[in-house]
Amino acid sequence: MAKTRVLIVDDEPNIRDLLATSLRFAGYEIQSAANGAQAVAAVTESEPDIILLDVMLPDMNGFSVTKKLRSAGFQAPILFLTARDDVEDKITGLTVGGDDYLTKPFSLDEVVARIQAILRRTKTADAEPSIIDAGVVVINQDAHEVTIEGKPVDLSPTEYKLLRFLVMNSDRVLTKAQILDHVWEYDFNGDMGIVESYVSYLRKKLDPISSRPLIQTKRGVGYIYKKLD
Amino acid sequence: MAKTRVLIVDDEPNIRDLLATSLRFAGYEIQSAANGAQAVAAVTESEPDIILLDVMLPDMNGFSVTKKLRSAGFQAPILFLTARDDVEDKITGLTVGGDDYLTKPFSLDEVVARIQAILRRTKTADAEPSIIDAGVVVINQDAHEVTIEGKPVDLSPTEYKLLRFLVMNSDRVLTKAQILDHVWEYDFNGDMGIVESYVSYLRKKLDPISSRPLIQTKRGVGYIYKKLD
DNA sequence: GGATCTGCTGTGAGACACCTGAGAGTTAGT
DNA sequence: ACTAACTCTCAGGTGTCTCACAGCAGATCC
Repeated sequence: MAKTRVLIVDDEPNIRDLLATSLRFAGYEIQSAANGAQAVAAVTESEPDIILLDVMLPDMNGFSVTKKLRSAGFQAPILFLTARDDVEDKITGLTVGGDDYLTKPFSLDEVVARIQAILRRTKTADAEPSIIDAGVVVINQDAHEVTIEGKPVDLSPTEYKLLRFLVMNSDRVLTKAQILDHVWEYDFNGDMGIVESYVSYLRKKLDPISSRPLIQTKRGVGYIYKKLD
Repeated sequence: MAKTRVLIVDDEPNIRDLLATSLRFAGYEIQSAANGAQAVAAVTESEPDIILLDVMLPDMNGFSVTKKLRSAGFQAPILFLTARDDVEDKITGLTVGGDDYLTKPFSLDEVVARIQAILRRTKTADAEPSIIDAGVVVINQDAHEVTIEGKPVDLSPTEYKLLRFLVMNSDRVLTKAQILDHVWEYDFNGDMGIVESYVSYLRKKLDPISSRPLIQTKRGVGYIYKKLD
């Protein structure tokens, strides 16, 4: 199967680069556009499988772009990027037809997860649930639920995201910096102590119901989740 | 089985796009027309299984279009779209056979539900009632009735639509934005607090007669109805 | 063995999400 | 025309979550 093509539309070069790097690493083929006109051009030239579209663009807003694209027959889903303040006002219609939206600032892990979710749902009409099965840890992404050896655990949003990131990178050591960069929002400017705290929270919730410690510390390096002991 | 074909006839591009996007995602094959003449042309060219027809069109009204289509031998059902004020006047006599009508502004969930209902009724002449059986919650769409563990509940129109949407998407978290976009009318521009309110109303009615809480809150994400506990 | 570094975890402040009751405005029914 | 039901807004209350910090424990190095 050919690589999935993602078109990133945002006027801030920083955001574009951040997304491009992260998504390229996740295995996608990336195109970028800095404004609405470029976006329309890029789409007609090479049809992407999904678009990441900033709602606030210099030349036209995301809705105009969407209209232009849709009326030109473009049918692939769109993931809208919007400032948190705009959300309450003008988000109506953003989650129609497989489309979805994400508020800035977002975390990179969340972007990847959302893209996967959207593509999965639009490609296979009625799909079996999206489940990450990593041995003792099983994550049902549709229901946003986690089980350890079949037993359900209750996690806060951040705990959930952290565990998902660890599990999706099973058997690989992740540094605190990597975790911070992927799980926390890109404008977070606290220190890495927060990662330690959340690992601690997770262990306190997971270890009592698990037959073995799930998250191991690699001193001086980072953390690792291993599928098998 | 081939995809069901839906012809959308409306002069407002926004409405056309909204319907097209939503129905395409629901699994239908979509054609559009902006006026009566185009509609007639589209029908002769490729027979749709159902038509969504705006009653007020620039060139001719829905009554004329219907006449033209019917006299040309077109037999599939028509779902008329009409402004709320025009209902009593113009619609009478139009909804013969399997036809039905829907007032603007409508909710997307309602459109899909109506289309399904009409097609079900016209395809299988002797209709067994259209029932959504989701475990403890059972919704009889023909009778517009809801039972919890066999016991009937009395719901307001909005409560009914909200519950139906949750139940039709069992075991999947729905964000407040998704709920707002699908259950509320497309021109609603209040905030998502209304969803919280109606979830609260539903719980107050459902939980006293149910053996378990039916609608669960996924903090920071949305709401979910689970078939099994 | 003692000094130092790294990671762990309890405490607490502030922010945030959610729930719910009260009430205004509207619609529908008698 | 009156009453009841329904929709929607708003604000207070509550519990949870996030994050910083600091003291402690264990590992590492000399």
